[in-house]
Amino acid sequence: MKQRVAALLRDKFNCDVILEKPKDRSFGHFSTPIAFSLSKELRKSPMIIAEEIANSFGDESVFSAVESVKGYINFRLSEAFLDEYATWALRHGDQFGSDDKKGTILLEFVSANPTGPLHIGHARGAVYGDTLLRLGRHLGYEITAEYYVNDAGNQIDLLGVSLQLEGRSALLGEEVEWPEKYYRGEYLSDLAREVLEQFGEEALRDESRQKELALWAKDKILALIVNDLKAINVHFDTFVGEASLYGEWDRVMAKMGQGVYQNEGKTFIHSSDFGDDHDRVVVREDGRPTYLAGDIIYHNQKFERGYEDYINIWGADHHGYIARVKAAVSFLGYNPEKLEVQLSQMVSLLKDGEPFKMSKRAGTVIQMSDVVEEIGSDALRFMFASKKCDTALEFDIEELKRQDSSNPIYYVQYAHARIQTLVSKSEIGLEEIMGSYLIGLSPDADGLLFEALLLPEIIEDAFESRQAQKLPDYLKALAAKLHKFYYDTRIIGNEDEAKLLKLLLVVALSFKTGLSLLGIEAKDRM
RNA sequence: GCGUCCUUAGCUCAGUUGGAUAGAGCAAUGCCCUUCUAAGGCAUCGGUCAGAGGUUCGAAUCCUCUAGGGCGUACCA
Repeated sequence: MKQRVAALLRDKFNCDVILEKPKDRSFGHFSTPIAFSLSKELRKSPMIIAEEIANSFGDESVFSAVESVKGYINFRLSEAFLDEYATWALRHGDQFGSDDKKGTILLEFVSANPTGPLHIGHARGAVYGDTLLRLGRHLGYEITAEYYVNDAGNQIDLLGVSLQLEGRSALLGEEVEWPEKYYRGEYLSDLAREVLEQFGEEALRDESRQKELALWAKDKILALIVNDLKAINVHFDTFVGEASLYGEWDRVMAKMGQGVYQNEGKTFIHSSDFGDDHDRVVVREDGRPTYLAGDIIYHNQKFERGYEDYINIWGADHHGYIARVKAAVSFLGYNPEKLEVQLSQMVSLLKDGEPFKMSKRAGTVIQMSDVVEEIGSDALRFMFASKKCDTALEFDIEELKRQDSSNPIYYVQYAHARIQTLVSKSEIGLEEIMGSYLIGLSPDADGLLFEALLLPEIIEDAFESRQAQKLPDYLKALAAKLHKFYYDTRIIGNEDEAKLLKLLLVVALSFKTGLSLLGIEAKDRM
């Protein structure tokens, strides 16, 4: 809708015109402050320019009025245009707000280590990534959702050790000496029990079998993670394991060329050329690769697969890592601009108003699945999706678990359910509703219709700016308008019943489409 | 120290590539169910947009400095 208006104005002025939604709807549907910027160049007052521009519009069918007010030019869309657009949207349903953008994108997110179930902090990245995925796909991009599995390195060794100690301590009743770092939790007890049943006591004692147990356990844990994600409607297309990549090592190192060098028996990468504080070790003196090594071959593999764009969603604690990986991408001969890293800032937790620190050792980790069980996937997703992801944010655990009207998802769901109830109660058939014309609407009804038809722009803006929170914000605003309209206007028995129902169906379509892009199903009754 | 993200109402957060009177939710106070779902609506209260300069027709938004906070600054992942 906005695109169409913008295109029309571009033809007229021969340049891009800034269009915005006036805060006060009595000013019209769209407005532009273009006269202000032209005033200098034309050496005339903005009011006069605006006046002249407004008067230059003839009888375009798109607008019913073009007026100048205090230097702004305000456009009012015609009823015929709005009705035509609304009818199109209702007839096409699923396609509303979709587009035919071209391009392939590899989107990597979550990628939590397979050493334990997801905790609540992981939920933010998962929700953010999945929302971007849904938005992008709706717009026509071909996107692969990928999970990078760190199934090599120290944490896997640690997993094996932790598993054996847990089994020996809890199941065999032995006194064991705990190392400084180890994993613990209910899932580990369950796994230890399974080890005992499947492999016997020896497997828990034999240190040479730690690696084998660790690899067995990480598959089990990954299955747990996949299950946790499934519960919040997050699904991945591909999983790439770090361990599987090392066969490529020599070839990738050769490809890095001058980007890497040897010093003191270690291999370094020239990451300082790309803004890193200093060069980083890639292979230690004893030949073991560092974490960065895995990421280098992984990103090489990503780029060899030939996507047009790459998006990584990382936790903010990885931000120092961006320069290193971009350096590697560049040394490998690819354009580092193609790699876009979105940081999702930390989620800090409060309990009873006090900072609450999760600790694996103290067993105070709050698992995502527990929260999902308490408040449900919809509330969790809506809450996390509502927050701009580049600010650190605080959640009170008790508040998160509360399920009442303070939770905005109910506000939106309720709005959708109210419409469905009206439609099912009305005697008027769907064909008659669809056949009615949206003319002569009250200002409130017009405002509601216009708001509902804005969804496509919101989707595009939310995706292209990577600001997923714009969609839930929009849905809340639309719900507020709907609730007010519902309260003020009696629909059933109204002389314009068919017309109003058509309008409400458009609103319902925006709710349904918007919610599904958030991975939430719209409810028909509550 | 350096890098980076941030600071908006009592709390949690929005604020559209710089635009018209800075907005929601929660909390607080008071109204509205014999009317299509009160999980709702209406009203009141609440702001030096951290502070100081600058850029310009115009700044919460852009630039500089200051103060405060998060994260990073590993041959951990």
